[in-house]
Amino acid sequence: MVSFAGLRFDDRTPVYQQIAEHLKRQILLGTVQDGEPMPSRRELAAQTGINPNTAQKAYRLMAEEGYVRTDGNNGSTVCLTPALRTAIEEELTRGLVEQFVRDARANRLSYKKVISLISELWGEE
Amino acid sequence: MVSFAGLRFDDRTPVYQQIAEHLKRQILLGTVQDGEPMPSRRELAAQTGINPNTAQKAYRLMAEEGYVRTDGNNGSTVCLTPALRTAIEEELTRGLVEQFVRDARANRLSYKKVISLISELWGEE
Amino acid sequence: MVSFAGLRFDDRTPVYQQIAEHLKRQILLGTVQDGEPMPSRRELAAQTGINPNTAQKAYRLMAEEGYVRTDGNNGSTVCLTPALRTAIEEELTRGLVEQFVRDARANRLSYKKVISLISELWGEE
Amino acid sequence: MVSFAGLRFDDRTPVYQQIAEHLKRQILLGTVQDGEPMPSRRELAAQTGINPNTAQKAYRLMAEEGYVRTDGNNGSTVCLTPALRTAIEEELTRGLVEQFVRDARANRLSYKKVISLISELWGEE
DNA sequence: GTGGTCTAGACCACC
DNA sequence: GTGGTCTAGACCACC
Repeated sequence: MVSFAGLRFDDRTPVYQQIAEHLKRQILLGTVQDGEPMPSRRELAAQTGINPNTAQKAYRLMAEEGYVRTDGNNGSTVCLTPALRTAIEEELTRGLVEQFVRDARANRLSYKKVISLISELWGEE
Repeated sequence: MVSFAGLRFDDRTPVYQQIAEHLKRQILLGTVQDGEPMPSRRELAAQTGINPNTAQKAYRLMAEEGYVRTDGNNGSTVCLTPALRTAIEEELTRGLVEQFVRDARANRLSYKKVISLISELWGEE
Repeated sequence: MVSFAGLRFDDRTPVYQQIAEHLKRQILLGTVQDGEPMPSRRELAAQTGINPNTAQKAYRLMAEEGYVRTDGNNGSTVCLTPALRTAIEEELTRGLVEQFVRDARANRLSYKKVISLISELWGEE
Repeated sequence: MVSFAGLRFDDRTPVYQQIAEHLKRQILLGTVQDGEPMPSRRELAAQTGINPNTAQKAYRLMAEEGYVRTDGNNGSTVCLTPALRTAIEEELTRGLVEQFVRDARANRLSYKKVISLISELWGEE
């Protein structure tokens, strides 16, 4: 059973998006596997303290994006294909990097220094 | 006159550090020049809604780091040398990049993809 | 015993007509056979929640149309001949098709597409 | 300005779907053109008596289906391409015909009679 | 004003 | 219990 217990929200992004992002991160980390059952809307709402309607919106988004499937009245499960995993990885990477590049440029950091620092700080691959 | 009006704080970092960081960002962006007058402690507190004691602490930090000098009873001014500018730039860059590398590794992003995406997104230098 | 229990009414057509139509549909489906006893007026009213007067009106209509016969004090029975069955089928078919053609034309559907889609969707005869 | 005033809902289909369907019908009838402004969420809610949240849901659906585009804070407009028109026509036709075929089969109508009746009733193309 | 998000709570069908 | 729909009403940023 996928758990969202203890998930903290920031108020810059819609909560339903943050839920989807949290699940996507768990997927990439391997914490969540294909076929794993999702909590019910009510359960998710209880775990996170959000309104069941917001939970419903999150499920709708996740279903639209394809990695959660709702099975009639039998609850929802995570539903992954290799292509989906790759797409999620691409998206997450791009999101993080876009934000970083935006911040870096806004602060007029030098491209060269940034790249050299990343290499220095990254550690062993 | 340097202004901190409208500055928003996040709650992950002490407020007095955020004030110093804001000033450092302004310095790097060229918005703030050497010799420019700083607001008084009271003025800073009024502009940002923080406690005068916190303002005092921020001034102490900025003075210790060398880019703000208090002139007896004549208020404080920004005080910059090329070496200080470089140091500030180094620090800011390192801070941003460290955070980014931490996030990227926590999400198991691939180093190669990250570098190639940064190059793609950075745009013209 | 013919049953009307659970029958749901829409509010576009008089209820007594809907009762007759329901019986006719049951006849065509073979659920209701010649000679089968009908519920009493009161029984029909109780099964469907309608007013006994409306039940009476439905019986009058069904008797006029010929497929229900009232037997003195012995209640009513369904009363069918091959010709009646055909007439009922004609009427039901015509009703359904008329409504469909009206809708189709109101929405400017193309005759050709409609026919081809019906053939496609009808399945094995 | 597209209007939904006076639109009546049946309770078999979600209201937000009925709104989208109404718009699609208007598009096929030529009553609604590409680029035409849509009412605001609040306006739609007022015209039809539905809750602004349901109006929002309808807009989201229509945007997802591609024939309504929301333009920042400047309201929404109908947005049509020939391909979209065709898709809408296909969908509406198929929906109506599917329902009809389902009813016809449920009532054991004869395919031959149905086709001949449609031809008879359709009138001039 | 505009679109968008969220909570609170009711109600529905299906099991 | 499950998913899904809807109303009522607040609040947000952007203009």
